[in-house]
Amino acid sequence: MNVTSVDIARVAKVSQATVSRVLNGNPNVSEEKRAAVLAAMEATGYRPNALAQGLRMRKTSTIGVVVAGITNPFYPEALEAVGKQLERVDQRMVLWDSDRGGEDAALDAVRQGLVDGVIFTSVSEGSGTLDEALRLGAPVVLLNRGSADASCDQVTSNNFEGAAEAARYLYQIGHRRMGLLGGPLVARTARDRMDGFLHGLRELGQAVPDELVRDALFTHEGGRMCIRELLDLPDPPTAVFCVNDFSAFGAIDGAREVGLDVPSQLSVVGYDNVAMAAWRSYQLTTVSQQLDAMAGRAVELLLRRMGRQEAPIRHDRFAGALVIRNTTAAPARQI
Amino acid sequence: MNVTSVDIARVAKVSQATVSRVLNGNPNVSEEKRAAVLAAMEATGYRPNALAQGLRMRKTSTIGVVVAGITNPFYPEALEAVGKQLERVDQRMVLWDSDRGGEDAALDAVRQGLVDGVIFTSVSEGSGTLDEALRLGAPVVLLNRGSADASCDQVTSNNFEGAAEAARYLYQIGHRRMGLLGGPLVARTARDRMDGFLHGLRELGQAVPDELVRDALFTHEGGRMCIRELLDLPDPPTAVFCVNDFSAFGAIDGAREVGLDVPSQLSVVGYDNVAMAAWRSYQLTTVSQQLDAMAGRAVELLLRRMGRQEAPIRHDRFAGALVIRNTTAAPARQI
DNA sequence: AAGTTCTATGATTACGCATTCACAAACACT
DNA sequence: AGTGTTTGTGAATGCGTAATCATAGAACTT
Repeated sequence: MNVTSVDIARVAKVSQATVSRVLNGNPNVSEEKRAAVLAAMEATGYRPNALAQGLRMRKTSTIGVVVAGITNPFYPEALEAVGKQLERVDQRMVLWDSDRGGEDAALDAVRQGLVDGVIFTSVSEGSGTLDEALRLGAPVVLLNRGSADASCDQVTSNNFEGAAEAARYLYQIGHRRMGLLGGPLVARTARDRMDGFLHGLRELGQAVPDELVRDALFTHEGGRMCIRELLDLPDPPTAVFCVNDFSAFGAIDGAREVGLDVPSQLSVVGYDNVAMAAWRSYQLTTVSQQLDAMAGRAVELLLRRMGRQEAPIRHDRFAGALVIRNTTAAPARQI
Repeated sequence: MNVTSVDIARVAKVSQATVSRVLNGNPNVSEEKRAAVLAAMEATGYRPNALAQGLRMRKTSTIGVVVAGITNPFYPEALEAVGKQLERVDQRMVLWDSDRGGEDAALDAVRQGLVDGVIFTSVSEGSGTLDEALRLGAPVVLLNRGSADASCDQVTSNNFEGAAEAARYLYQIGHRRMGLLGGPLVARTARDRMDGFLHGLRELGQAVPDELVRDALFTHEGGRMCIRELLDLPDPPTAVFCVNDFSAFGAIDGAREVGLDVPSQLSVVGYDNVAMAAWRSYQLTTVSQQLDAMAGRAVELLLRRMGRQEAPIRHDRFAGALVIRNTTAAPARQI
């Protein structure tokens, strides 16, 4: 049914080898033959079979990307950034969601020769499967979320410093009782941002009481529930730092549900600076990530790794920047 | 480097054929040999090469999905729904964004044998490439956005009726001057929803003046800009229907920017019922799509089409339902 | 003119797997 | 004992391509 290079060879009256040659731009083909082959291709609408090509060449020109919960608005933006970069270098993208076991599936795919490499945007620390894949020489780079124990290329934000800056800002505008909506501790981003925030405060002689620290699970619903709990406390915080924008939106919505005004009665800071953060209904103060630059670096490192396994491991950190909008203000009542 | 079925055969002291047999559950293999083969696989961490397998079997167990602008929050939800269904039937997903020329790329991929079929969530009517692919027998189904001229399976919402219901509702609560934030006319969803809304009003003896109809491009920014224009008119509308939630959020934000309260001074209705629509800061009245059911039907149809090309073409429409939240209210001033 | 490189080309092979074919052994029934 | 049938197995083949090998003739040497 489908037309193959042998068919082309037949109608162009050349050998299949010659068809392959013009396909790959080999200069040692006479003009007549080349023209005949091209004509035959044109006439039949021939497209080389990517599977056969991949089998022969041991490369597929597609790379896998795994995200964690695509409905988190950060990931579509990350995907767009990565997709743009991959397109530039002529690579396809296959997508997995680790919320549904995509982590293993992606690693499996490289072992099956389906993808040439994988970009993880959301590894969990301590999941053995990644280590195993790395031992087998799978080209992997970690984007956004790093891992201390994984020996592979990583490109992340300087989450610690970004969160510390958020802490300093909240302190500076007058907050003294602040909450912290964290994320799953297996997520390095969550840990670093929590640590950074706490560290920033500590340097100012401040601390976050245990009862004001929650795990908001990186989700809107998580942020919403956690802020409700915090606000029910006898001595609620005047500000919260959320380890990502998605949960920050939830925190804002949760506060609004109980009639609180943001920022006059509660300040909220997020992390990521997704597009939504700029929308009028939120105008979220947050820490921006250099997503495009990071994505670019990630595919660059991945390509390098695909070329030569033995390149030294790199971990590139990109600075974040606090962008101040309208979810932060001086607290109504000083404590 | 990578371990192949021949290697397994060697260490298990059987022929490669037998390895293949246990791999495919052929019953005609003695227990001892089967055990030996399985042991060898276990020991070496063998994974069959998916490319070779696909080449031989003429199927890849991966299907392509193309979306239009992944930062539109509808698509992550669609992707999640489709992804869940694909996982159920053990298919991988490769993603294209038609905002960056993914339409052609996806069609190319089926001709290259890379994917067994394609789900389009966002065809543009009148783009010849789809027709061409269909003539070549590519298994394709259209999800969400249909096309009148494409002869392939489609599963869509009953957009016309859903929008008409929105029209009736706005009329019923008292609106008499309503705006319409449409989308690109090449998008069938936009056309049907616009037509449905206008039709619903017409049946009630109402019309939408031309100056109150805009193309909001399906985006937040589009909705925002368009509502600003409408509100600058000498006689602004008391309500707007937006052909999708994303632009409805923009409309709400645009109204709020100029100090208007939603819904008391402007009612807004969207379409899709994305998760965000339920968030406190929007609480958008909108028309819900049965996304999970639709995704399920879409992959079902695609699988059927992959099996037998000559099955009759189906177009399944799922009913939408108006879900009333808090962006709609009676107009402040009757006209 | 004889020998030497070059160039264009076709024949062959390898990639890793599933499948078909051929064959032998084991079993069942005359 | 002889014939037919089932069962397990290995050898061989094909999927579509790229690379290697082989070869003929042309274009150079000296």
